[in-house]
Amino acid sequence: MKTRTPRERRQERTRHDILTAAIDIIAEDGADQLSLREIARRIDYSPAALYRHFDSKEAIVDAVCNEANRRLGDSLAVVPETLPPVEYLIELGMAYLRFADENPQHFHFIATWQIPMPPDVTREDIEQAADNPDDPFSRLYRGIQRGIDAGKLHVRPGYGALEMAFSVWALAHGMAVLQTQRLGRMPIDFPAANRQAFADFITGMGSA
Amino acid sequence: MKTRTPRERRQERTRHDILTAAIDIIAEDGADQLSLREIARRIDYSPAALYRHFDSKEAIVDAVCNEANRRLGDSLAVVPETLPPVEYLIELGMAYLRFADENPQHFHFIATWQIPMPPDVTREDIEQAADNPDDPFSRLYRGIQRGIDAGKLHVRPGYGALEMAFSVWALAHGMAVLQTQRLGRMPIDFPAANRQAFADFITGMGSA
DNA sequence: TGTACATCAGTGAACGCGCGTTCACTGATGTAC
DNA sequence: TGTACATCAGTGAACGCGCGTTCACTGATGTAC
Repeated sequence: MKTRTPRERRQERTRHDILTAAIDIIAEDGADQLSLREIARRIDYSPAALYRHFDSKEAIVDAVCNEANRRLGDSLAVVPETLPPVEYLIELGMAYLRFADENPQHFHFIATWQIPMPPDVTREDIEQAADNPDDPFSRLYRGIQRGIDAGKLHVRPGYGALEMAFSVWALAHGMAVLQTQRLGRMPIDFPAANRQAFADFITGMGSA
Repeated sequence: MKTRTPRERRQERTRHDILTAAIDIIAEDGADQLSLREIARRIDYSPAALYRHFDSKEAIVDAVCNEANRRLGDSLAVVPETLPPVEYLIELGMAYLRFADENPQHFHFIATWQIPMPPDVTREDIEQAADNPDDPFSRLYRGIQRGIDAGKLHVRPGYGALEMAFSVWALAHGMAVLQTQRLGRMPIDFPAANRQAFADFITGMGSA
């Protein structure tokens, strides 16, 4: 195993600074304010310097997307997979909302640029990819499967695990969007109401 | 009642052309491509001409938001309020999805700029505003109220009509976002699956 | 260890671009008599 | 109805701006002998 040279360590640190600055900009000013020049200003480099680390603005955006996805994965990882399936799904949804609440602009970035879901795939691809322990969607998909296996969610013709996973994601995502826009501006206790809604939804999927 | 002069009619027509062009741009190229200059190009005017009709780009964006909201209202209006409450709510959700499906970029514009919901209000404001027959959110709110009155939706502590309305809107909105991004790229029959999800959700709200 | 050379992260100036907005103007449409 | 004047929708050129990207460069860090 090769130990990193000082040059490589510096390179890594700068790369990290660039992404951190990008994420800060998104968090503070919104995703549409993200520009190479603003990143350069924040880390006190010339704009051209960024091209030593990334090929283009697009490459930076991609890297930030991956980072955001990783953070979302971390937020979801705190929910123990040992919970009974119904509780697990509710807590998973709440963890998604907490992520959106604590990283609102960051969530907005994910929501705007790339919903963390499989892109363009077949049913088999998804089932195989569901093994990936950290991928956010896979986590949900496995939770749904456990619920079906435990007899808590009823599969019906044309409405199986994949459809259920999309529906639950839709509910969580919609809640996150509304909550992010309205939190504190509406006379609603969002966490409590959203928890109830998740419970109603998952109950409904079991009793049809 | 004064009849419009030719000048006024021309003024109106140009105003209409500007908004139509703006909506076309959003529909074809996305909300972030909307610019005064592109509008001017489409209607074959000079950019400066737009200032005879709107004070600023912001004023045009506002006008487009209103227009988009009006269109959404029209899409929801096709669902007869005479339907039984549960069916009504399901059909209202499906109408929202149809709107998003048929006007994807337009929906994206609404979703990006301004979710069609009361902004910053008290519970009383909303209940009073719920009389407005055409407002999208009011329509949903009245549907929920009917469901409660008919005993089909169970009010629980901290989870009343307003919370239910937000939850249903969240589900519909999340579905619309996911569907818009994934339609035709995932092995899912979205309309059927979404209808089932609405049914499960509303059933769940009634049986807790 | 000391010296000569190679690497390459970061610089600073410049490019062309599309943007929103302003300004003095023109010329067809509308009005007063 | 005809003429003289007023209105004002639309023009075209220009403004300053921030953007992504390119380029020849410099100078500290790293390497070979």
